[in-house]
Amino acid sequence: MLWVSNRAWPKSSVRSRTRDAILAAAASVLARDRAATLPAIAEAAGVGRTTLHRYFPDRDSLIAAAVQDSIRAISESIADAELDHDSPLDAMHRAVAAMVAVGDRLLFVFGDPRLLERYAAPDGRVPPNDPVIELIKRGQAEGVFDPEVSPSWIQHVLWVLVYRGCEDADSGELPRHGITATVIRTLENGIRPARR
Amino acid sequence: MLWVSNRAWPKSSVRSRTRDAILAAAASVLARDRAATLPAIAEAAGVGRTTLHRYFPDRDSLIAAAVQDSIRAISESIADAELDHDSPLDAMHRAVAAMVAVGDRLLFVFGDPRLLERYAAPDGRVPPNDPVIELIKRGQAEGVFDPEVSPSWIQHVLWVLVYRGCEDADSGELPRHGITATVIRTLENGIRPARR
DNA sequence: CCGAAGTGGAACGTCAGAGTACCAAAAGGG
DNA sequence: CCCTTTTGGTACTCTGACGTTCCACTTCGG
Repeated sequence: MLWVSNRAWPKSSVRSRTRDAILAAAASVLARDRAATLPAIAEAAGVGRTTLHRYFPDRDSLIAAAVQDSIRAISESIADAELDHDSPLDAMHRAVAAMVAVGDRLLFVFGDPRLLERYAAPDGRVPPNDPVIELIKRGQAEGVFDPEVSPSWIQHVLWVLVYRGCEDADSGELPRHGITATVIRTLENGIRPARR
Repeated sequence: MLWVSNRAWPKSSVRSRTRDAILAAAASVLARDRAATLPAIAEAAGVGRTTLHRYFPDRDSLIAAAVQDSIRAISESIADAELDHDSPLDAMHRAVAAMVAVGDRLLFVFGDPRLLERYAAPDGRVPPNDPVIELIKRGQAEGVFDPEVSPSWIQHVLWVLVYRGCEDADSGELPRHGITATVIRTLENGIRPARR
């Protein structure tokens, strides 16, 4: 059976709610500790170990579901940002904000490169990346982004800066409301003073 | 007994060599998979599981030793870069090169934030960071680095870009000899075209 | 050439986490 | 209000990694 978690479940909404709670808890706990035990995840979700096992027969299926759920959430957020509108710089601002908004899931999915390889796409493609890559190419064509480096590198810089911003916010080194501004500032100027 | 790995072992150099091989293998393997088993590490080091256990009684002491050894290597590399000389930008170039040179250890130690917390410094300070922070403050004072963000953030950006560069080189997305140049370029200009 | 040191294979015991089965209690819907 | 669904606690097995011990083999140094 295939579950759709972001829509209300008509006949038994309880299942959908507990399922969502488990997936959210799994993403949150596994982001901090990739080797977290199933009891730990169950406790974080506020359910018994038995219940967790009823929804996800084994650890593998739980992680796979959590990864796919996180990717869906990230993709939605990025799609909502409509990166193909406005100037590349403005669109990039929205991209950063969209990614920061789903920071928890992002920390989980991209904390371990092998997660994506194994659970996300059998063909190796990761959906949320496509609009971003398109935006980068557009920006390079318009001369707003550095054309001397590969789009893939720029994308990785974007991911990694947002990732680090979320981590710093987690550890209290950065105010949570300042993540987006700081990341954008660094994206645009590197570590040197702002231009102009 | 306390081992000093970076000095020749007078009475039995074999021990020192085996020990170094184990530590290097541990850093390399654990960087890719933090949950790697001891047999896997032993095999990567080219020694038997028994021998590994003779040098490091349990998993914890092995990881602790590997972390400290890696930190020592990174610190040495950064110290050799003499970051207090020349212009901040030139010094930053050398810092990037020095970090890329010990990329394997860097991937290992900084791949998991909790490693440092648990094994490195009880007081929370990490030695290799100090010269870098000093350099950043100097650069900010001279107006070469962005004074609007914290030194800590700039340092994190530096780490994370080098980290990502090493990962991309590992996966073949970036030529290994191009890491330093690409990271420096991004550090100086962000994702926008180079100035001037 | 011989003794000491180092090595690694084999065979154990131990233990924590994964996965399963069962059943009584609670919560939901009609 | 009752019946169905869902829950979660208990108790079990199983697997795999960890850690230990013993001993035969190799290697190094004198």
